[in-house]
Amino acid sequence: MISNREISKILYEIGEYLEIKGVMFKPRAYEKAGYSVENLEEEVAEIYKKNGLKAVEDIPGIGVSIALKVEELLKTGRLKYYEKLKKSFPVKIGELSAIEGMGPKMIFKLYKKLKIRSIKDLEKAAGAGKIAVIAGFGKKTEEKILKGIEFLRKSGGRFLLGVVLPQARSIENRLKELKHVNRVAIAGSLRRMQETIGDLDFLVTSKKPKEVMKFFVSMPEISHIYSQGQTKTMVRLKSGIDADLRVIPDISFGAASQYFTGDKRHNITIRALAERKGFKLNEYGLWRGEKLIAGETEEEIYKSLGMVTPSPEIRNDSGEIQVALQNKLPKLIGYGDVRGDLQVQTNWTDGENSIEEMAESAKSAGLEYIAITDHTKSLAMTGGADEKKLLKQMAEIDQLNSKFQALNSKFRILKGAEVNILKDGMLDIKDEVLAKLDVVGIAVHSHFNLSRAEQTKRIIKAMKNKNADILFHPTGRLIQKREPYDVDVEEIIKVAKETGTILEIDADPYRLDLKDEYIRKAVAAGVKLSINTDAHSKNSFHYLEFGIAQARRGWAGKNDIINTRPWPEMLKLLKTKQNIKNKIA
DNA sequence: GCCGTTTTCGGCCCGACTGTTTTCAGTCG
Repeated sequence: MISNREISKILYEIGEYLEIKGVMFKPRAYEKAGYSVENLEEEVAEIYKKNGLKAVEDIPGIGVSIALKVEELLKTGRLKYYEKLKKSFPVKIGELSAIEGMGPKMIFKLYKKLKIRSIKDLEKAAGAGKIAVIAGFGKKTEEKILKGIEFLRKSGGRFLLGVVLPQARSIENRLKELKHVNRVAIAGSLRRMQETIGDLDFLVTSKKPKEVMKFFVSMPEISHIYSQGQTKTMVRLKSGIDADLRVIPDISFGAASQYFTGDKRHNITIRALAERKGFKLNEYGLWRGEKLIAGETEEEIYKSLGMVTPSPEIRNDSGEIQVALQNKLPKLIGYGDVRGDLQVQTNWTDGENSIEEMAESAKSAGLEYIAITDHTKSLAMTGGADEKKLLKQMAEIDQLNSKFQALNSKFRILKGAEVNILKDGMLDIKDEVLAKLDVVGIAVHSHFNLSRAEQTKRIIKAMKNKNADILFHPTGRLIQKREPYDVDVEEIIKVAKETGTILEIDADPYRLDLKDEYIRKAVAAGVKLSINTDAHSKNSFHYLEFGIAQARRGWAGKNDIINTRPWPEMLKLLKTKQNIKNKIA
């Protein structure tokens, strides 16, 4: 079965081949279709299977012609049109265009002149000085290509949100302190709080752009200056990420924020909408002819276009514009709305700190409660707890809670565990002990390579355990390190609804699991979620911000997240408690 | 090749900067 990712990759590549051939407009059509498929919630294969060709045509950006091509791909796993293009121009186009500064035109020229087909060819030619001598190229272009290849190898081109955000805020703060600077904002994928960040975008309003630029390029973390102008400067930081700075007038601050926050698809759609309404929208404002209609705030721009302002996290042209035009945007969970953390590891297993240290740290992070969820026995490498150890830990938690009460603190430690799901879907702790816990998390930590059907069946079996409250990190992925295990998340969501199992949004910056698209599905299905840090150290409670961002990108509201409630209310939403209540009633 | 709160035909986002030019093409966001 061919996946959305594979289909979108082929559509993107077709767009690039057509671009090289100088075909008008079609490249953008294919790019748009590729993007649309890439960001689709449902597998195109499923859509086609269920509702046929017409349903594929209903996907935005896909019309009769591309739908037929997708059908061919689904049926045969191949696409003659694509193969013909590849044959006519036998170059690894996806690979080459991933290099910073390499576009279709350069790829074309390099193939014509030097028969360059791959990064390997390109590196060899650049290293031998063969590129600098081609007309239209030069020494600098050659150097830039070599650097681009090096960067691509080193980083895969993107950085984790959790790694980048502190760096960006540090720069933001220094810009704010500058004398000639009035306003500062972070824009781009960072403002959208994407899982991974390609580069940093800073916006500054100032009457003395030259001074600001001078400061920016002389910051200690700068390793390279790509370009430096009056309004735009681009640099590389020593950490490896690129950063752009734009200086704009105050009157354009909102317009620039809107323009540079994106994403690209959102902006294209918004600008087309503006044009239809007789405006022109650029980074300096919303214009009718020569007249500035709006520009100082994003809100007045969106308002002039007849819509409410979508939160940056959901600006990706996935329906937010239509909903905003109808003033029906959901109220997203706020960054201060989470009251407790339901996945916390301690030095009872693989965490660094004691239960008390974790509790104290959570308290000073503003939380009202945490659940201690150490690993269980079949995860031997962590010293996972057996029934006896769990009971002992529960006793210690009781003591600590008494201590908090004696000190007049309302902070509460809940008893929990991260219980292993065995290969056959059984849990590795006896039910009578699980029943004594406040919060039972269940998780897959082994047998990642089961077939989709087996993996799904196994997890569902575990979810059906009446003591299993929350499915931790439901897909097991580690961003840029490990693919998710093959599991039918749609089915998991369905079963979560049926069984009252909570799905976790693991806020660890490497996990961010569930993904936004599944969060949106779960929310739509009425499944409850919890945002947890998965903290293994007392310094990790700030992960909550990443988890909340993830929830916002999945259109989740405060009510969709159980741990936005005080702990007594939160517990009532857990399956275990519901069962007990049902039994009593 | 796609799409429609002006359109089923005629459009398709827009501006900054670099490098290699001698007035501009290419790339990026």
